[in-house]
Amino acid sequence: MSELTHRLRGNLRRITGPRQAILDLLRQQKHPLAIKDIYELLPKGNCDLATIYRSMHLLEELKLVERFDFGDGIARFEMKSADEELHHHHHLVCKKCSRVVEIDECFPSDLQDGIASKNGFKEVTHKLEFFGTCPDCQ
Amino acid sequence: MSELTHRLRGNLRRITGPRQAILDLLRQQKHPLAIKDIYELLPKGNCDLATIYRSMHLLEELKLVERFDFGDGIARFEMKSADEELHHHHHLVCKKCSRVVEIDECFPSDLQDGIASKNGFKEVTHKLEFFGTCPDCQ
DNA sequence: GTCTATGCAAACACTTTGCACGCGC
DNA sequence: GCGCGTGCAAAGTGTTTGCATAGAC
Repeated sequence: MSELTHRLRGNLRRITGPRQAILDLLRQQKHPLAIKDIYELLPKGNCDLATIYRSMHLLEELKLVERFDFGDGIARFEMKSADEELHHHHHLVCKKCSRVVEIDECFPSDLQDGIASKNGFKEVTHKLEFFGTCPDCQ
Repeated sequence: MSELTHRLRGNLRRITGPRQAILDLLRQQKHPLAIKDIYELLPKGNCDLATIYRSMHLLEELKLVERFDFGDGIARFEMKSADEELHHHHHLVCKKCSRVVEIDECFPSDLQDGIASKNGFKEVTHKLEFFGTCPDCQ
């Protein structure tokens, strides 16, 4: 909460009901939520879809949430902890039931650094998600 | 060409002008093409957008092309070589000019196998793309 | 001739935007 | 009270689908 206050104030933005509600909701989640999920989980009719889209852009910019893409054209969001390094992670998604498991393994940074320098790129990041068939769906 | 013929016939599908034209076009490309790119590069008005979408689904199913997702909500496609293992690769995309570089490095398979078995998942694959700032845009 | 593939247009799903009003500060 | 944020509705964008016709075999 104070983190929200701090980052919003620091950017001359306002602390509003919808923004707090969205962050409160995300804070309770262990897995990424799609915009529609957020819309449906919020107290009914309490927040317009457009407002959620706008809020997610803002929160993403302020690095309070992170956007994930599971290849189905639907943006999903997760809270970002204060310690970004610690929190950086990927997902393993079931191709059949869409169940999500958090994955701590990451692309080796020495390999990534090599890719960056070999091609002359700077500030290289990666998007990495795993897909498979979960135990229940096999 | 014979590969196309073979896979189409083997699946009781027909060899048509648009399908050949799309594959011919993709074969000349070094980087993934978006549907709109394909539409614009094909001899003008020679093929409907809907046909391209349908063709890409078919070709993807027949494993003649591979779909990539650079996180901008636009599907991109690349020819798949006969030797899939050899051809499997990822991309490094410039965040500013969208320039694309092919990357041979891949997520270590032993790590991936560990992730699969640790979580009880089968047939695990991954989607991995790199983003950064290219030399020209720095 | 049969049955798939195509073109066209309409429908979809997700997301963005314009505008007047409401509300945080 | 000023100016950002919201709700509502309309518009955008990428993609899919229904249907009659064209074309591969």
